[in-house]
Amino acid sequence: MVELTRQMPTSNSEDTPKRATYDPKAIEGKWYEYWESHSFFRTTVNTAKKPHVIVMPPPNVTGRLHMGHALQDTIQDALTRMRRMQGFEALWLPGMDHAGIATQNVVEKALVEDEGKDRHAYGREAFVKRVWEWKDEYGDIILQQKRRLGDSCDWSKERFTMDEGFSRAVQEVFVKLYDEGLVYRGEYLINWCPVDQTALSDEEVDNVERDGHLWYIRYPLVTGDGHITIATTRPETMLGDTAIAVHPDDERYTHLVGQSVRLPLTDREIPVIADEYVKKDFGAGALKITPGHDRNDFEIGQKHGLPTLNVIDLDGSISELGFPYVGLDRFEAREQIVEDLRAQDLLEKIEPYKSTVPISHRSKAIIEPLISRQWFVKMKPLAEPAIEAVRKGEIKFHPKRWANEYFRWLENIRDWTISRQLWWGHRIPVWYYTDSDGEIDESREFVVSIDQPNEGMVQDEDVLDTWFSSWLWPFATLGWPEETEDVQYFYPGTVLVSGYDILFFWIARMIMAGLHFTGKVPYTDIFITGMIKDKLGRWMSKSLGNGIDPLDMIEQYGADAVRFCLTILCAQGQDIKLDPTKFEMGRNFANKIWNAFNVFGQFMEEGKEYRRSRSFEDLDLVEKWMLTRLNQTINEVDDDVRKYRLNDALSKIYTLFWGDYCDWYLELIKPKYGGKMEEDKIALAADLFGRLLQLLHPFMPFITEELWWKLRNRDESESCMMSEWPTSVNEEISVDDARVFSIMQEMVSAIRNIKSQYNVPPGKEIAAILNIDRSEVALTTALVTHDEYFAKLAKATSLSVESGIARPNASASALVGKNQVFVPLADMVDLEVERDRLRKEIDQKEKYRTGLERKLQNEQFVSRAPADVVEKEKQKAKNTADELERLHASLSELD
RNA sequence: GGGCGAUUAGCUCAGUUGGUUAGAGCACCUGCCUUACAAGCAGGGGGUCACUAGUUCGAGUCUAGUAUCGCCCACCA
Repeated sequence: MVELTRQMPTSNSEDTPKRATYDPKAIEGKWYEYWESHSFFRTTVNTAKKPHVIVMPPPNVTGRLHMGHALQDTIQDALTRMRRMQGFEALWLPGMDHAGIATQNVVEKALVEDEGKDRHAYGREAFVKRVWEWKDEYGDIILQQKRRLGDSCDWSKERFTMDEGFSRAVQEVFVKLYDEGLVYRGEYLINWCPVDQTALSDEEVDNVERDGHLWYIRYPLVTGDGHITIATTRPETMLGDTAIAVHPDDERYTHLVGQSVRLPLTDREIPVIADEYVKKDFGAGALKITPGHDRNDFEIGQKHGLPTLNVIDLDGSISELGFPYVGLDRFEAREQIVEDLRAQDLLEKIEPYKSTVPISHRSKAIIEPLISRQWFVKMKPLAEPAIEAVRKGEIKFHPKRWANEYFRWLENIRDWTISRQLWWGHRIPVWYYTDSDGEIDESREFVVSIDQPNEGMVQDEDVLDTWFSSWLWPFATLGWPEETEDVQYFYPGTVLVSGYDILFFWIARMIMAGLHFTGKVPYTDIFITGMIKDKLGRWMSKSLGNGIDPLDMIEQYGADAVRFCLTILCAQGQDIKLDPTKFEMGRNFANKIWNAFNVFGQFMEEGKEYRRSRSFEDLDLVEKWMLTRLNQTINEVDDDVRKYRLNDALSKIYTLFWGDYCDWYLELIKPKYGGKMEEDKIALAADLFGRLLQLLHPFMPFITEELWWKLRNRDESESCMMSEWPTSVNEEISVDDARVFSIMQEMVSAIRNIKSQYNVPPGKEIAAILNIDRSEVALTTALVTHDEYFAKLAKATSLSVESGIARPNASASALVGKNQVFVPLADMVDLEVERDRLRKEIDQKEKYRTGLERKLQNEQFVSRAPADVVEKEKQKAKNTADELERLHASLSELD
């Protein structure tokens, strides 16, 4: 029982040491409020500065923050914060998209649930008013959520695609395009969504493969002798057939071309025509032609002058032309028709068949192609300059490969159906005369105009595709078409950050609009992020329930941790398989930063100013090394960011902070137990820490701001986010000192390794003897004067620095370059262990040397490889040979 | 049918114009509650870079092909 109690120390929690953990919640809200209340996010036209402009992809007004937003916002914010610190007038312009169908559906659903009334019960005007009310009440939830992430956008410039000025811009664009002959109205086969009851553009339709059937149906010849069998995946559309087509060279059918068949289930007779489009070897070799409900059939119908029948109504039911199936849903009709055909022995067979089915991107309903009068934009003339701009390099994609997708789409572009049969959106600025009954008078020409041209004229009922407004986002948000100062100064923008999912919907169209309406590309760089997937690589979706809520993650790990993690994971457009536990890395790092401050922070006196007084030459070795590392890293970081390699930039800062600053620098400068820290050491530590905070700030704004204030007395109105980005101080780089220090690091590691292998407790004080190559003068001096490094880092409290000595008895040894480290261990040394250590190392080095020598003996290599490469390899071979010599000597000494 | 991407440590992924003995985080093993941090420290193990052929003095990296997975586009009913 006694033992049991000893194993349960958890009962007295007072004894457990106090945990110094960073609590993000305690500070994040405070700083966001501080930044915002000091207008730090605000931008103005300031010709003394260069602008850096990012327009935020406007989230849907009904939206909630998801991981994709979190990722893209983190990147946009990091770029914006960094450029701001670098002296740019950095505008990140926020806003929202009215998102036609999505919003209309959300609000209508809410109304049905709350009041049991759909939009028709309200009527158009009242319903739209309700949507506006809804927008005012709930519309900016997502923008509030973005504040939690730390987004430093200029909220004073927030725009909405349906605010007054923007709406005006949209309508002017419509009118302009109409005047240019690029907008037209016409009756064509379009994608109809029977659920949302609207036309859709081709981009809003997804083609998905489904298991279906191929029905073989006999169409009897009118002559009475025989029939032609056709194959179809959609029997219900046969009600709209206006011909049967065969291939002109198909000998089975040539004699039938020109004859007629009786369309089963109806009393109509339709001709047999010949067209090369028909594939002889597919299905039955004959094709039914339904110009009203199939794109290809429509074209064949046009070519052959066939009539077009709309047999499916807007709600997806069979129209009155489809007697006797009128009113049946298209899929019920399909079953019924198949049954009836079977009954009349006109159904030859059914084969299972995989076919692609068009699905509405939004409602997931099966699209019905049908003939309808809609408004279109002629795209070819807009696409050409857009292709050219990317080809000429006026716009660059990062990563480059997306340019190919872009070209492919633009080169095959088809006209854009822009009218939508919705209530929520920009009303089409077209007016019609009415007759005495108030009905539209089709005999009179419509008028395209923003304002009502004449008393009594009625406006087109339809609204415009949501993307017809968002394609103006980069300039209409700045006041275009007015020639505002903002437009002149902030347009064109700098970089667009977005996912590839809206490359066609939005990105390509913005480029077209920018070039056409402003004559300029809307931005010069496009950073395409990967998409966030779940840890199994699946899309996150409500139906799978596999979504990760960024707000939950912020709650759990802190905004900085979430941002850190997303940036690190965002490599060159690769999709990200996200597991929530990955945020631990960011949380741990934030905690590390938090605690690192205490190392010197605990010695700082309240209100006192710490200023570095020593020149670089007067600094201690580790300090010079640290400054060198810092300055080198700053250069690398700047370079990485220029190339939009933010993950590389951040991981370099991470290594610098944790691997260099904490693990080596702080460990060496911190005083011994109970000691004090010299003022000047504190000053330099704080100086370095401050610059590290600045480097980290764009990625982790909250914790860096909090600690920034602890470094010295700051004025109200100061801020880390507004501080000047650190630049590399080239005079404070010393490659020689850094080299000497890094050899010392290796020696420390070697001693630690020996202690670990001999199970010497890390805290146990030991002696170490260093056998230094005579050529290493600087190193020798440094070692003699810095033996305290070894005491601190490896508890090697007795250090002797020698040259040309042999391994002392009863000591373990290790090789560091040309130098040796000996650790006397008295009776603890196990010669067998030592031999093993040496043999292993010799083995490894021998292999390496063999490889090198083989290379150097290869004449081809020596003659063809660049001289500096050869020289390097020679040097390596020589060094390795030296090392091997020492290792062999050590081994023989053991015998 | 066309195009694109991925395949590197047990897991998730970096690896820029070909040129140190291929890296990180997590996980794993060993030892540490060393007064900044156990969300930590120190040490360690672990990889025929999917496969095949080629180009090259030299290939994780370039070329061609193969396999598996994923995405996008496309009018064979």
